[in-house]
Amino acid sequence: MSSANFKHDLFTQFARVGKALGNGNRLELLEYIAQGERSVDQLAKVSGLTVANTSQHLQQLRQAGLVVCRKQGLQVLYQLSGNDVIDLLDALRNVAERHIAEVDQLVDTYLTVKDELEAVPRDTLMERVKEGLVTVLDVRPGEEYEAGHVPGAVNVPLSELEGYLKHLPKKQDVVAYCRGPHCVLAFDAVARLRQRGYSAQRMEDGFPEWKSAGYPVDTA
Amino acid sequence: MSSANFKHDLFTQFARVGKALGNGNRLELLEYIAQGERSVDQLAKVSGLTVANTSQHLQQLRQAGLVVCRKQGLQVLYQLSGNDVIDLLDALRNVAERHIAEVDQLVDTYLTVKDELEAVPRDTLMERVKEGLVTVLDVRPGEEYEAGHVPGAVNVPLSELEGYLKHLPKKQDVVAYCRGPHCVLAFDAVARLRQRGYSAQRMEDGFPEWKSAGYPVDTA
DNA sequence: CTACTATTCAATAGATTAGTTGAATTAAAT
DNA sequence: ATTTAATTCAACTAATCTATTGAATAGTAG
Repeated sequence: MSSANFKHDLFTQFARVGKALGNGNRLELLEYIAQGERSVDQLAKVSGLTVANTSQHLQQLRQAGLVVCRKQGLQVLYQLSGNDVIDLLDALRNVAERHIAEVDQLVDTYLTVKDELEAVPRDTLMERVKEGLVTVLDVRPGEEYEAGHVPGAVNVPLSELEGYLKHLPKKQDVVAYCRGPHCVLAFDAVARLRQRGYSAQRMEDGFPEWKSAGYPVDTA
Repeated sequence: MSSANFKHDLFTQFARVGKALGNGNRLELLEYIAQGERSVDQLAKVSGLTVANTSQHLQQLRQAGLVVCRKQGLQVLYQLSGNDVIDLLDALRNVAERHIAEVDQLVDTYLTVKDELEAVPRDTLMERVKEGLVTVLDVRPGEEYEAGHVPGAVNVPLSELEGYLKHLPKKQDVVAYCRGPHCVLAFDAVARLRQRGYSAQRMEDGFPEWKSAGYPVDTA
């Protein structure tokens, strides 16, 4: 009897984490927080939610043990509670990609040709960077780049991409990356670069995965 | 399609998987399905839900891409849609265990003394089995036991545990194991055994790890 | 002390979800 | 063809969740 209760309670606790993952806005917030520490205000801006709404979602994430926060002056800064959260998000994306037809369809219709989209593995990229064979573009906003980026990467937020292309030799291979495996920024950048005749690819996953896989990180 | 819509739709799709994980009953069903193919009827019995309710939860799991089903005669059999689902469940449990205080508390208060909960290492167990000092319980379903088990282990699925206890001397040390490091079956078994006054522990990890570590395996 | 800012709390309406019941399918056995 | 068993569907209530609003709190600066 109490054994059944124990089991039930335990599953209920596990379900709290699942529940927290059961809303698109919260997943988007997690994606941003995975880049590094962020204030409520920042998160509200990038997600397009109201501050109060953002705050409430953040508390749910906190109660589920997915994020932790600390107070610094006026602001409350949130960050992931650990790297295991990134693993969890990756596992979630994996399952969704492999088993939900609609995800494939979405990616398909948005990114016209899928097989050209093949991502460059991290270690391949490391080698090619060492040999100077490739330009790595970090297409995230400046603040995120400064908080940490792939060594040798150039920060070119999407809004500045057109201007930057003037300085980029046409024959240069380009690899772009952003927040994570499904961040649209990198898709967008690759699409535009190809339009201009560059040989562009996107990096496997994004910066959070790069970091949690133990690869070197530069800060500005 | 605008980039913002794409992003939003994508996160919404991912959230479907999260939602499916956001209910204790569904997590329990997944746990049982992870043991192998199961019919709706079986799942309803072991989870204690009504058949109709079980069926509804299963459809949600199916729509989220977590399980697949096939029809065989009168029955519909469900199984996990892939091994990545096991990874996802592991990641979920990991986060819950590491970051939710209540989980620790639960395990703590229910399994009175926590250090007694310490898992028994594989080689220690081997020795004690050889000396006949301990009864090893395999609490997995019969089919899995037959496919391979720890030498000398007795197959006692949880449902049959109460009945089996009549034949078990009170002073006997008992070690239980199941599918893997986080399988609740073993916890459950240990909890019930302790309630009855046995000196019960669980084995380190589970059978797959035992086997892959090169320890001997019996088949029925 | 007062004004200001960032965040959280509290109350609300509208949407979604869980679980129950009983009827409707589907496939096999008589 | 009829009966039987396993599963799903449909309708309903109670509970929970989302997003919005406006007020309350805590830290900072003048």
